[in-house]
Amino acid sequence: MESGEQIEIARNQLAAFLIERADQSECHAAGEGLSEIKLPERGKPVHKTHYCGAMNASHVGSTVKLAGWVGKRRDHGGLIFIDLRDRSGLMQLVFDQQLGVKMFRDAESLRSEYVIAVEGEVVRRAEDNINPALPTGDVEMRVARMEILNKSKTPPFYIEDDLNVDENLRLRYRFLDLRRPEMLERLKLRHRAVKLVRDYMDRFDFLEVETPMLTRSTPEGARDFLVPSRLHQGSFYALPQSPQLFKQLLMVSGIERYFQIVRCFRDEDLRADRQPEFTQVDIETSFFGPENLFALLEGLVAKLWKEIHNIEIKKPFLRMPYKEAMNRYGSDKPDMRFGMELIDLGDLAVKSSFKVFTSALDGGGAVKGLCVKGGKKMSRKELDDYTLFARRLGAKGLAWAFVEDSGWRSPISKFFEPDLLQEINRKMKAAPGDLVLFVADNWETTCQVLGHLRLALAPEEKSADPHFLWVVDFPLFHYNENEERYDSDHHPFTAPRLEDLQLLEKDPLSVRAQAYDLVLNGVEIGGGSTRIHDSETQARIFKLLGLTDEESREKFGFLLDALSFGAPPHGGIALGLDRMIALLTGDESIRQVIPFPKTAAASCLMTGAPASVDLAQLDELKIDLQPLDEKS
RNA sequence: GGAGCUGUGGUGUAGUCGGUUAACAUAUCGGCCUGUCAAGCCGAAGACCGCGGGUUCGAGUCCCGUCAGCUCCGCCA
Repeated sequence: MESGEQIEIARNQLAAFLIERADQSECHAAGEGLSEIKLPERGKPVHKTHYCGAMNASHVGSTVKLAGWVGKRRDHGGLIFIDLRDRSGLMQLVFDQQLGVKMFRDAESLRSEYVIAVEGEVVRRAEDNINPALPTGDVEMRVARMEILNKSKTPPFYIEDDLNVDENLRLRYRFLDLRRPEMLERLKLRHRAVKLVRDYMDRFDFLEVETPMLTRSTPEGARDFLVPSRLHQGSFYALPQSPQLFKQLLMVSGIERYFQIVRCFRDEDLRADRQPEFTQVDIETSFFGPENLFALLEGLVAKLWKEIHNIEIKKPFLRMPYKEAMNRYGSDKPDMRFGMELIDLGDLAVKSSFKVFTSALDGGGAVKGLCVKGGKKMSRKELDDYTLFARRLGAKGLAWAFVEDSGWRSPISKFFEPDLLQEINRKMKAAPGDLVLFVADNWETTCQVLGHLRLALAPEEKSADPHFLWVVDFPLFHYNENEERYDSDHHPFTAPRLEDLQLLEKDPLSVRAQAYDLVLNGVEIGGGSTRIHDSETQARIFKLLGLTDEESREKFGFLLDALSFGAPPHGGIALGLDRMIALLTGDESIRQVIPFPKTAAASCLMTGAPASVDLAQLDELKIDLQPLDEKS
C-alpha cells in the first residue's frame, strides 16, 4: 500500500518528528487536544507527520503530511476544497489544477469518508478567507501529493455533530457514529475521567486489584448472566453483578485499600441509565471508617468536576436521612437543584370531611401535597393526564385545587371549611394562581407518587450547579410481598447500625443500615456501606433473610469462613461510572458514553448479539434447548 | 409482564376530512464552475409509506395484530 517514495519522505523528515519523551509530564493527556504526533523510540511516522486539528500559523511555510477521512468536499471546477478530518479535528486542503493534473483528477474522485494521505505546504489564508469557526481556520494545506488509502461507500448518515437520525441506524453503524467529533469527545472525556480516578486513588495508596469475571451465582439481587461450564457439565459460572464478595475477601487478605474500575453484569430490564453491562468504580477500605470514605469520595468527584468543567464543588456534601429524603422530596435520590418540597398535611387533612383523606390517615397512611407555582394555566386535559400518571404509579387518584382569592376552585373544595382551606394554603405557601396537588395513601406510595409529580412538574430554571448529597440511614430490610419475606435493602453484607442491633429479630423493618448513597442532581451515582465483619452477625442476617444454615453455608461458606479468620472492620462504595460520565457530558442516556451499547431490548444492533449458537457448541456443553416462547 | 411515543426515497421531514401523478430539503449520480467552508447553478435517478391482516369502490391516512427503536412502571441486593 505504501509507496517507496513515501517511505523516503518519511525518512528524510524523521528527525523532525521524533518526540522527546523525557520531558513529558506524568499526566499525558490523550483526552485533551492533540498537538504533535508522539511515537515510541525508533518510531517512524506512517502517512502523517502532524494532526489535522493542530495545524496553525506556526506551521506556515513548512511541508507536512496529514492523513485522515474526507469530510465536506467543495468542488469549484478548477479548485477543490476538502475538509480532512482525523481524531484531532479538521484541516482544509486545497487542490489546485496547477499543482498537478493527475493529482487533481484523483482529487475530483474523492468522496465522503475516503481515507487519504496528503503532503503539502501549510500556507496562511488570505485575510478574507480565514474561517474563525475552525481552530485551523487561519491556514490551509496546498496539496502537492495525495494517496487514496481506501475508498468508502456512501455512509448511511452524515458524519457530523448535532445529527438527528434514528437510533437504530446509529447503533447498527456505531463505528461510523463514533467517527462523529462529538462522540469522539465523549470517549476522550471518559478516558480523562478514568485516568483521573486512577491517579487520585493511587495517591491515597489504593491498590487496583482484578477480580474474576467467571464466578458463582449467588441468591438475591439481580438476575445473573450465566456461563455454562464445559469441564463441569451441568454447572454454570455467573458474571459478577459486582465484585462485592471479592473486595470484602481482599480486605480479609490485608489489602486495606482496594479499588477497581470494573465491568458488572445484571440481567434485568434496561433504562436510559441502565445497561446489562456497566462500569463501576469499586472501592473497599479497612481501618478507614465512613467519615474518611465520604471525604475521599467528595475529593474525588470534586476533582472530576474541577478538572473537566472547572467547577468548584463545596465540601462537605449535605447528608440527609432516607426518611427525610422521602418525606421532603418523595425520593431516595432527591434532585436538590430546585425546591418544591412535599408538604405533610396529616394534621390538617384530618379536620376535613373528605373521606379519601381521612380514611387514608385512619389506616395509618399519609396525606401530602405539592404546590405548583403559577399552575393556574394548566388545562383540564393536563390535569387528567397527571391523574393518570399518578394512577400508573400506584396512587388511587390525584386531588387538585386551583388557588384563587376567594378559595379553591376544585372538585373537593366542599369538604374543607374556609379556615381549614386557608391553613392548608398557608402551610403549602400556596398563593392565588398556584395549583396544589394532593395524594393520600400509605406513606410510601404517597411520597413516591408526589416525588414523581415533583420531577414531572419541576420548574424550567433549575440551579446550574451540581447538587451532591449523601443519603444515609437506609433501612436494612424491606418486606418482599411476593416472596413473603424480608429482603436486604442494599445487600446482605451491610452492617446494621449498632444501636439498632437489638431490634434485629424483634422489628427488622425499623433497623437502620450503615449504608449510604451518593446522589447528584436526582441521579444515584454511587452506593455503599460499612460491612458486617464478624461471622455471627452475618449468620444472623442470613437467617433473617430466610436462608437456612445449610443454604448460607453452601452459597456463602467462603465468606463466613473468611470472616472467622480475622476480618478487619471494613466498608466501601461503588460509583456508577457510566452515569457519572453522562452527567459530566450532559447526556440523558448512558448509551451516549458507552462505545458499544445495547438497545432497550438488550441486543446489539451491530453484532446481532445475542444470537443462536451451533448445535455442536450446545452438545459440548450438554445443553438442550426447550421449545422457545411463541414470539421467538 | 404492562403503558406511552415513533416508524413515509440513503438521511431528515410534509402529506388536510380516506380520493387515484406521495411533496420538500439534503445526500447520491452526471454536467458547469478558481476562494469555498451549510459553496453555487443546471439536470437525472431514487419510495410500492416497518411488516401482516381487515374495513372500503378506493388506505400513507381508519381498525386489529405484529416487529423494531425510544421513554416510563414492574424489575434492578
